[in-house]
Amino acid sequence: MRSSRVTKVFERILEVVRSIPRGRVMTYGQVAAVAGLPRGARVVGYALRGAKGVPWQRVVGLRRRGWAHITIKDPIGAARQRILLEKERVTFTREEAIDLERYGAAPTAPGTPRSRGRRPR
DNA sequence: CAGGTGACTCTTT
DNA sequence: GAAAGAGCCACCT
Repeated sequence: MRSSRVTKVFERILEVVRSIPRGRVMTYGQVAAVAGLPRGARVVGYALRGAKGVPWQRVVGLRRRGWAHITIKDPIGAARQRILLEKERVTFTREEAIDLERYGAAPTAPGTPRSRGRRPR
């Protein structure tokens, strides 16, 4: 039945999202990597689209290394995410960015060098 | 089975 | 530095 059917991959993604502590955030790419889909950032977004019962607001888009921001297309949903995050004491910069060094919940230490999204072949 | 979609992210103009 | 292009990948129709 539509999205009621939660597949294995979906389940893993949602589980990772649930593991994000209050007041912390993770990027779509990080959630995907932890869930076993290193290049599945988009899939995370897809999964969260109809996700319920998970702190979806703690998943944000990566802007530059160390900085994230809300990437929800729907402006209403984006506004709601921001409000929810601010309730958890997550602050935004003037440019609507979130400091991952401060609020990131990623397992890897900030500033860890790694290959960029486009796999070097 | 094939083509379409997107709450992503990186490279190239 | 903004905009467009291009990979990516599970799910949907």
